[in-house]
Amino acid sequence: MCADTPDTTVDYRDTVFLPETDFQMRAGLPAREPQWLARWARLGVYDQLRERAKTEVRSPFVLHDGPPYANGHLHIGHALNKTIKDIIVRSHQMMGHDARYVPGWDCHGLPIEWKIEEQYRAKGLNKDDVDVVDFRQECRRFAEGWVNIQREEFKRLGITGNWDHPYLTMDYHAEAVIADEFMKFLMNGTLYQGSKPVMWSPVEKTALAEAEVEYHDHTSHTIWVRFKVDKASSLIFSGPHAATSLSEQMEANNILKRASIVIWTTTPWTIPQNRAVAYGPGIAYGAYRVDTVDEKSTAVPGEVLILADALADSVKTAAKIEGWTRLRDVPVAEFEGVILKHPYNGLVEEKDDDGNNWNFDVPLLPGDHVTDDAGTGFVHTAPSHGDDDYQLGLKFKLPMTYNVEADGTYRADLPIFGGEAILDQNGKEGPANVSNIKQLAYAGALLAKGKIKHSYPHSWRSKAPVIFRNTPQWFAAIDFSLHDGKGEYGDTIRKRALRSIEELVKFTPVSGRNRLHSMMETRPDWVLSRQRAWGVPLTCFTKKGARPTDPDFLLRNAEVNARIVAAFEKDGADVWYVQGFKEKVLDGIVNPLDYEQVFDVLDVWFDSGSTHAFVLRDRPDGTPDGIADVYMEGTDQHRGWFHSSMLEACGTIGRAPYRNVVTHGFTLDEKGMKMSKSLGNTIVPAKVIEQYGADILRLWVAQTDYTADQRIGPEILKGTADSYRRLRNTLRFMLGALKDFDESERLDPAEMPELERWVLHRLAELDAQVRTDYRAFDFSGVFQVLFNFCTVDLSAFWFDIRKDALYCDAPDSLRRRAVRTVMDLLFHRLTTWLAPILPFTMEDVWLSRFPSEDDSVHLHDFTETPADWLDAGLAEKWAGLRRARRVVTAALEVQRTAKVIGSSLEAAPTVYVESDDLAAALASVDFADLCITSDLALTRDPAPEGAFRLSDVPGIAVVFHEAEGEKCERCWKILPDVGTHSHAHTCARCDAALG
RNA sequence: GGGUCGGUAGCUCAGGUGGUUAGAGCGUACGCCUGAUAAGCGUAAGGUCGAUGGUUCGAGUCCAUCUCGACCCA
Repeated sequence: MCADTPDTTVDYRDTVFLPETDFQMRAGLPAREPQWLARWARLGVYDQLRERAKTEVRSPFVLHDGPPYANGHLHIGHALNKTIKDIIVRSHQMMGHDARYVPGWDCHGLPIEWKIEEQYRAKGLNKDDVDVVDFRQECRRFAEGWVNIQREEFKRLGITGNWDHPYLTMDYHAEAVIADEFMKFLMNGTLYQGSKPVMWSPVEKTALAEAEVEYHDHTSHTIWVRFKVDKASSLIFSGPHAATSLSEQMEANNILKRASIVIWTTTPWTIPQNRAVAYGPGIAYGAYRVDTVDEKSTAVPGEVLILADALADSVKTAAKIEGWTRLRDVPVAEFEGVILKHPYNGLVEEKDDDGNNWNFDVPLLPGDHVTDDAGTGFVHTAPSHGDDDYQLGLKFKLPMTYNVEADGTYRADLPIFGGEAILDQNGKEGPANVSNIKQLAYAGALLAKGKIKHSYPHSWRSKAPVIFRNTPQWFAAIDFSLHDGKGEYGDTIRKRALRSIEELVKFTPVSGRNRLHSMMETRPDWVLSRQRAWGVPLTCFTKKGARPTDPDFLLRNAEVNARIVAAFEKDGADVWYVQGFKEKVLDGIVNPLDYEQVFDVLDVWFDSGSTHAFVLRDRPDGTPDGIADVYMEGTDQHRGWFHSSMLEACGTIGRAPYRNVVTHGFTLDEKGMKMSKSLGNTIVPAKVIEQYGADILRLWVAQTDYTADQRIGPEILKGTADSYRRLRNTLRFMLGALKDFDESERLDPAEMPELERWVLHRLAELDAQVRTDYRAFDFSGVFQVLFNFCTVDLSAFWFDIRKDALYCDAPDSLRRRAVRTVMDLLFHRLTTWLAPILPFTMEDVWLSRFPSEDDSVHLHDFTETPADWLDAGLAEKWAGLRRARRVVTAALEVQRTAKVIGSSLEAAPTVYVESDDLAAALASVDFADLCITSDLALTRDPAPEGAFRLSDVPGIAVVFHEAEGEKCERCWKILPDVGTHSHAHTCARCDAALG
């Protein structure tokens, strides 16, 4: 507007109450978030809330932290995990609980041990030459370092909690409790020593974890071996495959009885340990009679071989058989009860029970792991040297063998092969394989042999091949009937776990229940021991000379246990490794010379499975009953922390240590693919924080359905930032509109226009919805509903309509006061509802309105919302009004496109309404205001031909008219009375407002 | 290879017990406004509901198979 034409235009801009705020449109989160963190630290927000719970009635709500591993910088999974937890904790706090959160770290275990070993190797040191206690202390310092780094990284995400006093599984108290918990298993009878094949490096004479193994090509011997049928059952006389005549039946029976079952293996050295042969219940087998053979073949014309049909040809080639006859099908039913002879049967005459001969029965057993992809369809089974073999052994109670020593040689007293090496000390092949091949040939069992190049496990350290070797291990028996007085949910660990899952735990998402249940149903005993250095030792002693099955094999003495716990409390678990400790704790109770101290270390899952004891039970900020309200982790933890915590607690307190299990999925890239450095599709939290700020990352968490796998990438983050900006502007508008809001303006809802009462109705609806969703841990629901409210109900509707009242009404007008009152009520709710998701931004918003040195939005609860704000009748009426409004705005759009009008204030349409009800509703409000037109006429007359209609809004038509009159220079409405008032170019309302 | 979970517009999500033209917001395009202005408003376009087959009068929704992806296990 030009200032030099005062006659025609007056600049009323300064008389209009435009929104005013210092709240920046641009958030500048990366730079400003650290300032709020510093503020919260200065105010001690977390501690203030704890103090408050001492004087206010606030029921405790405890999300118990699943400890991340204290190693490495945070990745997106950590960020997701902790953010979900934080939103849960903050929302429950603001819903009136005392929501405590003690972050934790998992500190023991292999990966840290490796790092320290690596450092040793770099210095040319050998781990075995270093004192165990020194080594453990190095590990401790390493873990400490990462705890401190990760703590800062977590705090930067805005995660609130007791960061000054987290729990560490390596705290002395934690180590004492873990040992104490372990000794409960010792005392209640579930602990036993058994054995199990593990990956074993003969070069390093140590067990290896899967992660310590790398796969390289390796050339192995490959042999096809006959197992003669010793006894076949007579079951073949019945069933669908029964032969038709007696002679046929006898012939059929004879075929099997004089046949050989053929196995294939790449580890000839395991043959002496064979205890069974497995077949596949779903595989088609046939009997093949050898007719003609190559001169170099070891197959014998006339002999009958049983093979999987799919693999028969490959065996025929390998065995250099030129011609054979397939006699008939061999249905798997015939394998039932079949006993084979070990190929070395008869080689050694002596009979004793220690397996010093091979004159035992070798059963033919069904195994689901058997395939017909490779081999013969029969799997040679040595329970001590393979996992499938071991599982089959457990199922059918096959005896374990102890033929292989730590250095990879056969035990010296093994007949024929005693002392021979499988792998020598350099990792090269020893004589064992060839010896076995020779013996098999000698025994007439070798059908064929060859070499094969395949992928084979090697030690990551020595690069030497590894073997599966049976090793003594400690187990917790989960089907052992307990008499510990904690049998409310069952007498065994498994029963207690299953009933906990069925009755005591709520799962989010619900699919978690079945997942955990089926794992618990089928899982074997818990292997507690690891042959490692960095962990809590299995604090127990075994009687020298006793067998594991003897009743006095384990020392079970409460006083000894108490001494151990006391020593651990004082100096940590390291004392176990100090010379003379055994003597110290056993002194005066038993003769230390009679006992062997166990130096295995507990599975780290036992550590983290015990957190409920040393955190929830023992800490003042734990829970009253030692049970957590929530355990929240990734779905992979069904096999991990949820699982081990359940087992551990069922053994010690008789039930699950949690009431809710919440799980999140995995974070994938934008296309739903796994993130990997090589693909270059990784998103690192630190980068997101640097570019957008932690609140954007948190908003991404809130808007995704975290219970399933989620996606993140540049485009998605950009979208999230867009949403954030929209939300931020909505809040900014509110701040501007509420400028200088004074309590004296406040109006009772009864005095408000319907539109404002409708907003209150929406707030009451949202209040219920938001609380329900937060209680269900459903933040995407919260976000969705609030975001839509902000855009659809506020920005595009209420704000847009009420700008006129806010800007132009007199400050004391009831309408303006009503708007500002509702705006204030809205402000309190929206900011607190969003605070758990966007803690930084809501603090920014809150302080912008209520500047303060010591206040914080996070010290407030969700504002109570009066139930009588709900008004279903009003809501229904206003849904109708908005439908009618849509017809008007659409009608105006036609004129806008035709360039007849620009602003909607240039219009004064006539609205033709067919029903009395709707006409009455429209008449009862200022419909022109709702449509943001300068005027509007309502009529019950029939609509003229060509009136504008919307197909989905029947009964209403609109005819466009331009607004009559002159534009009010203050409110920009076009009204007939403009120019007739004391203030030039104003309407009546503005003239009055100007005074 | 086995088990489990998932695949709805470019993005993020809704779609009890199967029932008419599959919804929302964001983004995009176009237009308007220029007193929320690196904002605001309006209108519109966008989906063979992973694929195929089946049950049914009728399927995004039930069944089977397949496919893609993820996790756990081997």
